[in-house]
Amino acid sequence: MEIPPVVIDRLPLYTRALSTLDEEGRDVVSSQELGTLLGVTPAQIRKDLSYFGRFGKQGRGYNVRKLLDELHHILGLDRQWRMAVIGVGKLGRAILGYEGFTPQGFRIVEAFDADPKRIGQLIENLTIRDANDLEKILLKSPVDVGIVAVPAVIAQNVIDTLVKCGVRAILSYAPIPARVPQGVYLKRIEPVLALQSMAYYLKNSPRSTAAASRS
Amino acid sequence: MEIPPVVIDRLPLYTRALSTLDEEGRDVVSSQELGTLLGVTPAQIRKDLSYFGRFGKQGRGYNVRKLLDELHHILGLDRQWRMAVIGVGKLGRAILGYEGFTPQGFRIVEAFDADPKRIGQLIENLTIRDANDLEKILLKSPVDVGIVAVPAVIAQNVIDTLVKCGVRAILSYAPIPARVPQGVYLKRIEPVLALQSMAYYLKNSPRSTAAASRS
DNA sequence: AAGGGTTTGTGCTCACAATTACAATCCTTC
DNA sequence: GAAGGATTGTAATTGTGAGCACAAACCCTT
Ligand SMILES: NC(=O)c1ccc[n+]([C@@H]2O[C@H](COP(=O)([O-])OP(=O)(O)OC[C@H]3O[C@@H](n4cnc5c(N)ncnc54)[C@H](O)[C@@H]3O)[C@@H](O)[C@H]2O)c1
Ligand SMILES: NC(=O)c1ccc[n+]([C@@H]2O[C@H](COP(=O)([O-])OP(=O)(O)OC[C@H]3O[C@@H](n4cnc5c(N)ncnc54)[C@H](O)[C@@H]3O)[C@@H](O)[C@H]2O)c1
Repeated sequence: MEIPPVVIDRLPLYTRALSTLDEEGRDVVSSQELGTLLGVTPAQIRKDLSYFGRFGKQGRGYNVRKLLDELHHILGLDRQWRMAVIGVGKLGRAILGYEGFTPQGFRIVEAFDADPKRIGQLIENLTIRDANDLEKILLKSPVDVGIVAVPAVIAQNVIDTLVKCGVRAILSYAPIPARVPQGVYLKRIEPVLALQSMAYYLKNSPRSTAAASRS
Repeated sequence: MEIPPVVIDRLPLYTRALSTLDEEGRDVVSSQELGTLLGVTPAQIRKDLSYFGRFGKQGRGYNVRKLLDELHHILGLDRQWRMAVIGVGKLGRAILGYEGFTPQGFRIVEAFDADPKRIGQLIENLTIRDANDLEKILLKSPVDVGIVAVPAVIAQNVIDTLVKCGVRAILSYAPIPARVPQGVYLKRIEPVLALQSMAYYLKNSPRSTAAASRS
């Protein structure tokens, strides 16, 4: 059975809310409550989960811990994923210093830059490697994910190199419509595009008037 | 007529490709070429544009400069948008130093933090203001967009304050399902969710086997 | 000025995702 | 242990967006 990508995109949301509930000591949650928590309809949640099995109990809801474990297993979050950051500029350093990846099982194990002044520096317990050695190093020490934080003009080059090294998932911050071959997964982080689409709504909805809000 | 949000989300992509073509000196482009450039079907592009008018010429294609101007006007990119950054930590500093906003008409005019050591510092030609003065300052110097780069636990608070100050567009980097009232537009940047959904595909597609790639 | 080669704009169809609605199931209480 | 209240899982329906296909329009060449 083929699961719609939109469904897969929502599952991490569910895991996050469930983690919070779990930390608060909650045992059981209904699709209703989870829905209001996330701004999603209860039916949507139930439908999404039903692609993978029957995890709830009628009349009660879902066991928080059990559902969380199931989702972790489904998404592959029950293991460690190795990541490399390419481009240790302003943004790259913020990424290296971000504490939000490790608790989710995503660990940055290599960092690369092309600037001689930066190569060899120790940042967040990582020695910055020469970008020219990318292939050599990744063949010895393979990673699952590549995080691209280099200038736009060379981003496609870097991505091509990563693909050549067998990296099958790429998170790109570069503002380009990067292309990857079949079987390689690419997600882009595009703050400028987000701003530009919001500008449309700002322009077209009069100040302090009701209008739909989207995230 | 109500235009589908997905369409609005694609328009900035088109403007970006058109800008590149314009800089290369191209006069005319077909939906076919634009499509391959962006990984979108030609029909999709034509359909999207047809919501707003008839900008092309049969047998020729679109005048790059003219279409770019039209899209800029449609999206509200033919003017300046004032932005404030809340939270000048690792990520906030990368945002303040990013050169990709200004050329698109998005200018950061205020920056706030709550850390006494940081308040008063001059970063990228901006004096960091006290987050306690947020309301006071934004009432005197209103902004169109708020960029939220504070820790998750206080992000909803900050967002509520921004809304109270009349900010109607918010770009949030905080990993929470923030809620805003009707008429306020919120976009979230969520690298961790992106990684988590890619993990599903990594886990479920065997190494070096064809599979659909999505961005 | 006519014809051939392109490419747009759009009605139509199809596919798929969201929502609705309800029978089935479970817990709790008396 | 029966009844009542709650909530799931899913079949059926609705809604919507993407792709197809073609007539209309345009350019260029001869
Ligand atoms: N800073 C932000 O908030 C932000 C926001 C959105 C997008 N981005 C994008 O992220 C990317 C990086 O932005 P930044 O602000 O950090 O820029 P930056 O100039 O500070 O950093 C770029 C880094 O890449 C390095 N580099 C250059 N060529 C390289 C190569 N071949 N291999 C490895 N490293 C190389 C440079 O030495 C530099 O350290 C850009 O594409 C930018 O558009 C940044
Ligand atoms: N660094 C990254 O690459 C990254 C990636 C994704 C998401 N995020 C998110 O972005 C946010 C910031 O991340 P960071 O890495 O920069 O963390 P950080 O701790 O370096 O920065 C947070 C900053 O917010 C300031 N702050 C605290 N309370 C404040 C308040 N009430 N008003 C204004 N400022 C306040 C702090 O003083 C600090 O300077 C977090 O929510 C994080 O989850 C960061």
